[in-house]
Amino acid sequence: MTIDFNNKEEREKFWHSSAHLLASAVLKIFPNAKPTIGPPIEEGFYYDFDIDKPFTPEDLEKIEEKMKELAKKNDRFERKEITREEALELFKSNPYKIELIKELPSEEKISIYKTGDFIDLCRGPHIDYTSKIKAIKLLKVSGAYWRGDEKNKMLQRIYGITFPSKDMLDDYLNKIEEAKKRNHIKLGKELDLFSMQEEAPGVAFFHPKGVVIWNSLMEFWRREHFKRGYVEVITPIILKKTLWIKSGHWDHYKENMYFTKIDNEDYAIKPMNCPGHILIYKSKRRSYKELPLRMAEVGTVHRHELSGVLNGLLRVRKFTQDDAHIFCTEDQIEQEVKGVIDLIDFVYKKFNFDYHVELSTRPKNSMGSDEIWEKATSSLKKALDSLGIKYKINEGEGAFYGPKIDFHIRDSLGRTWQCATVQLDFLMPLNFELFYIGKDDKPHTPVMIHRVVFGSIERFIGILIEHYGGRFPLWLSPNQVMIIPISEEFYDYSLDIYNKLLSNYFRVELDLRKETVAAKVRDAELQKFNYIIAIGKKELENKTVTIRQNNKLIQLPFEDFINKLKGEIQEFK
RNA sequence: GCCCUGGUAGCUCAGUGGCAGAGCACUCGCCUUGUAUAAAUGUUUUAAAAGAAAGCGAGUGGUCGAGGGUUCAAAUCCCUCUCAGGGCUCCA
Repeated sequence: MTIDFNNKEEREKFWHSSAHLLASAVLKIFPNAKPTIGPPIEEGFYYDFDIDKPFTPEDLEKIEEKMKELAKKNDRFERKEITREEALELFKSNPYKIELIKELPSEEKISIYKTGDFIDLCRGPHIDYTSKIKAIKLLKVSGAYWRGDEKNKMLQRIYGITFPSKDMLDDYLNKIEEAKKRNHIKLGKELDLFSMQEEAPGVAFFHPKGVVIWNSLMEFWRREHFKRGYVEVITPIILKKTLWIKSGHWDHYKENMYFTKIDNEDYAIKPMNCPGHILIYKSKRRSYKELPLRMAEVGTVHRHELSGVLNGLLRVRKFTQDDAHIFCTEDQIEQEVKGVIDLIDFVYKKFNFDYHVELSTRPKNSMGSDEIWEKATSSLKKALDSLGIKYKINEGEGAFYGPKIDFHIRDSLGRTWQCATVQLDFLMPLNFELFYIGKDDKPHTPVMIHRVVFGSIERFIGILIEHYGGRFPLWLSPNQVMIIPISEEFYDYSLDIYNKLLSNYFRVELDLRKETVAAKVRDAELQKFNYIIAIGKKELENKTVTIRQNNKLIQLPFEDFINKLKGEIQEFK
């Protein structure tokens, strides 16, 4: 029986069996360890153990060796069904298994699997023999709370991966290596885009070249939003406590907020932009004729995230949202949501992003009528369907004030990050007593749509760095053109070309260092310049530049080169 | 926040009780100059793996993350703090 590794179930069966093998090996070396759970995951598997001291990297090696040894023994995975009483007796020394057994519905059959002398409570299924596991790699150890709850005991988790052949493992490890080369923190340093400083944990410092990317991105963003009828506002970062009490943040979001006292009065640093936009909405009496009002802000927010979750640009404490709130009537929800999703889809397609969409529906403790929830949820669905976007539904996981759609992008290491979201909100307009005057000359409560496209500019740039491996398309690239004179006698012509490119707003640099051409080309390549042009005798005489394209050196008149660059950028717009 | 692993020159890292180190970068001097990387090819090796990486020479560069302790002696051992990286429900 061979294993079809393209089949998800087969793969999971294989990894689940590998997890058993891991537990078996751990028990051989650490008889005191108590195995808890060990499921397959998207790539590999893990097993959590309750053990008095954490595993060291050396332990991991030993365990890996033991696993290889056990795999070779070629034990069979034997299934056996037992009664609840037998199960409780069998696992009496392991409180975690007991807890799991007690949670099982009474009608469910309890099964155990035996491999060699290792027995585990397990629903199965499993592969037939351990020798199918030919290649084993334990990847990392970490702490993990029992059932993911920080109130519970911290267990020791071992992550590993296995394959039915050595080649597959090698491919996998190579892939991981490649991904590490693309890591945005590493590239950010190498390309001098941004840095993180001890003096400001969880906050990014953008260097000149990082700002070039930022500004190019925002230029694109503004153009698209202008086209789609958004208006832009700017609101304060520090606002009074009273506002945050009204918005509910003081009660529900306090542990993530930063505070300050000014003239003996409490203020908070905004974690979200909505209250500011609401104040602008309320600054005058609104008519139905003004709706929908699409109010955007590139807003800086601060959120005090747990120190352990910070991660380069992907998870920070200060970030910039490309935020907007659409104030509209209930009848406009569908059309507006569709507009937002279309915008998000348009933007992501520009970058050829792989993303997946999740729709979160009404939770138990929600507010608002059944009718409006139904209307809101179905308008989100309709909008997604009409655009042909596939999505996963998370039943009951929406916010208490409304359903939402999240867009997740995958980074180079396969971790997914939420970027865009669209959230309907029925609550805040009520809390703040928002209204507009309808055709009937009576006040009505508007609906708010919270939405971001990039999500956080910081995070989006982080993902872009990995997505392009630092080699940005021309319009985003901070390093568009590098000019390399072959020798000093061509400096004048090189400078001439440099100035012409500059006056056409290209990001150009001139390498006048006393280095060999080969060394300069190498450095420019490492900085991932889009075009490296060498200037020598031929170019000076013919007023041309030489670029490399598809590994061939091509000479073309300077004017043609400028037009080529312009064309390449225009194509993007 | 919790668990693990780290923090040594601008960068990448070696040094694990007894003199603070290497490569790259940077500065200066000399000599020069036409395309790197990857892929392909292919060399040594049983294999794992390593290698074809940027002209030559000299120089600059450090409170060894911070503070405290142990010791004749601490980058090295211990404690506290700090910053970073990985992980913290994909559920028998």
